[in-house]
Amino acid sequence: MDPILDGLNDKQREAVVAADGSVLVLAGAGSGKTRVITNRFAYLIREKNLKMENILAVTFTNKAAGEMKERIARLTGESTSHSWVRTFHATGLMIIRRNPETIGYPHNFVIYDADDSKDVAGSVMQDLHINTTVYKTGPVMHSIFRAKDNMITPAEFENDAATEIDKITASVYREYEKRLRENFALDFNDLLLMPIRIFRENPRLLEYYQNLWRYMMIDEFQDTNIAQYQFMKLVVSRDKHICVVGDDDQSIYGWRGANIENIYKFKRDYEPTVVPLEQNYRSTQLILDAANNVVNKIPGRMEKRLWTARSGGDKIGLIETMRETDESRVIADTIRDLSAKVGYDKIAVFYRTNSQSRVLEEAMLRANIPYRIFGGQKFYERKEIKDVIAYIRLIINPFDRQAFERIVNIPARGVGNVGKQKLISYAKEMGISYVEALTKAGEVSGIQRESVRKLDDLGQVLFELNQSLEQISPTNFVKILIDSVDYKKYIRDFDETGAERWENVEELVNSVKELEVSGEGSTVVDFINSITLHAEIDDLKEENERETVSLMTIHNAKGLEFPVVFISGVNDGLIPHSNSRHSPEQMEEERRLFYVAVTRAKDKLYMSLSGSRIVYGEIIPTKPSVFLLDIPSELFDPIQTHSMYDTRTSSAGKGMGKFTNRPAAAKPGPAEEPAYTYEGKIGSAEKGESVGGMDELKSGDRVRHPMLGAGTVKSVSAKLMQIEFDNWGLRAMGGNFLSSLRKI
DNA sequence: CGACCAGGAAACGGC
DNA sequence: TTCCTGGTCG
Repeated sequence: MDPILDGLNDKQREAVVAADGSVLVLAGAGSGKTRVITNRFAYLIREKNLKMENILAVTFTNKAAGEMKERIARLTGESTSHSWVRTFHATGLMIIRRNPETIGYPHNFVIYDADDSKDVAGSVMQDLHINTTVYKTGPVMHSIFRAKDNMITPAEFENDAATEIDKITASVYREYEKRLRENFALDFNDLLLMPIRIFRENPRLLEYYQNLWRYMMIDEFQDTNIAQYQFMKLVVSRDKHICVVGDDDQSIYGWRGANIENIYKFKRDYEPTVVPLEQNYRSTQLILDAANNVVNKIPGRMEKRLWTARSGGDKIGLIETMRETDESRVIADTIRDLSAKVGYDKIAVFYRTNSQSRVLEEAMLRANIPYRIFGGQKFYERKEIKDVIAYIRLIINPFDRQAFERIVNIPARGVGNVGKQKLISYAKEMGISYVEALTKAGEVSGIQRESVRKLDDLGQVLFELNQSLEQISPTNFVKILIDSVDYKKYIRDFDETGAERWENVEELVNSVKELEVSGEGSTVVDFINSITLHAEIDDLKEENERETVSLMTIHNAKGLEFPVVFISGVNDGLIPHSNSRHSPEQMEEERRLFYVAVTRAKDKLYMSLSGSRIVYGEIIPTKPSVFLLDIPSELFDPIQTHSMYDTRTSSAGKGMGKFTNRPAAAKPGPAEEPAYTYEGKIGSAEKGESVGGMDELKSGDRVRHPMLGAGTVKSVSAKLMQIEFDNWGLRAMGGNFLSSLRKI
């Protein structure tokens, strides 16, 4: 009896025992991939006599990593607390956290999520007087993210910039990077790029990790980007004991920088042993037939054909209605009928776009069906949570401009955009932190007397909290913070959702407590960084609730399975999405997305579509999805077809035969560009002077600052001191912040 | 100068 | 339907 090798099929076992050298596991949907990875991990430990920490196993989601750890612990009977089973991001964070000085960062740097990054870009664009009605922050940020995914530096981007928008993006990119460094912040891409830099610049560190991680495994390899490929290359360069697991048919994150080519490139570069896993343990043969027909149209894919021992199977139910509301209603009715035999938790409804969820949600409510929406707004993306996190960030790093801009007028302190910009200019010219600038608001012209008092109070509070950072527990710290700025009153009165928002803040405090107890968030910085990387934080608390139907986007459904699946909105313009229409690559990705949706179903699949959809309040006629044509009509069950042409009488017998679907001129939404005008914004430029006298320290002294590191005193005056920091250049500092300077 | 309101644009997917 | 921007009032 061997728990590691028994019960695997031949191919799975082959993948598990192929220990040395390069291996590519082509894991079809539902082929027992997770089992292969975890068993392989356990096998390596046993057969190669390795310790947990000798294998680096990276995935894309915390959920997947958690699942793997749990199964590995069960298989090996060992604790996984020292394992390197992590997401790419968490792995990168760990490397940076251990060596922040190699990139000139203090130990308590912070992580910015995509939203924060977008705020930075917006603020940068304002500084550069870029008209944001012409050049939207979103697309600019998107380009910057893609550039970073592909390891294109601002300089390279600038060189290649041919169009006006690219030139503008190049300037924003350059400034964006600078701003992140000034804020001691890292964006998600940096969590990969910085370790690569660290490894390249510090060969001994790289060697250390190469020795430590003697084997590497990467899950969902089709979702990796160029930076991640580089990271892999560096880490495994010596022994090339690398096993990648992926499925090019499930590559659906191209828009996020994933490079489907990586999987083909790996095959060329590493000449791996290729192990295809084609036996599916999830779905009926009928569902697989439908899936295969959808995906086998894609040229250049790695040929594989899923099969299962579960021959036959229920046909696909097809729901066609005239209106979106009817579509949702029929779905709800069908679910209610099903619920006599199948638990609600066995049923999932998928949609392409989040905006489709509303109508579905209403139908569920009306039909009294318990449901739960996965994804949607994440816990840490909520305003109230971001506010508190921004406060914490500003306390940790009083130079964090993004955090400052966010909270300086929350709660209202009579400072608007103009006052904000003035304070920022003032701080910059005086070379002081934003927190210190608060205490000097009186010296900034045009700020109301009442505001000056409030800002000064805030500055004092933030300074004191900064001082107590190391002295009190994270939980108490956050409690005191919330209390000191009167956040409870502010958020309670925010609007009618105030009470709920306050509950979220309380929930935040609870999670600080939890992380504190578990040791994961032993410092406040650990805590906020961990929250930023943990998108699924709100999933945790609702786990053991009653049985509910699961509603989610198809992207969210990847990696999951349900006995009964509804794919809603199988319409042209939704899937494939209208934005993908003009790009063959994107159309292929849409096709794969549809494939992913189909392959989530174990026993029964439904597809639904509507003859019209409401877009911005207008009823727009829509055609069925072209993908429906690729599924043989005999796989559909005509009995369950609700005619879109007659909602009263059953259309039994018509089925797909009547399907008239011409994938030509469908044009659900207008695509014209609006006419734009350019308006530059006028910025204020004021001069600041910084001279005075200072007691203990004199020019030439070496000092250390908790955030800025070591530096040399350049000039000393009454209230200000100019210090040339080794990593951060010349800064003028004054007042309270000098007390955190240490002579060295 | 900031708060508030009205009108216009707007939403693909997310670690 | 919501979200953001620009204009006006206090």
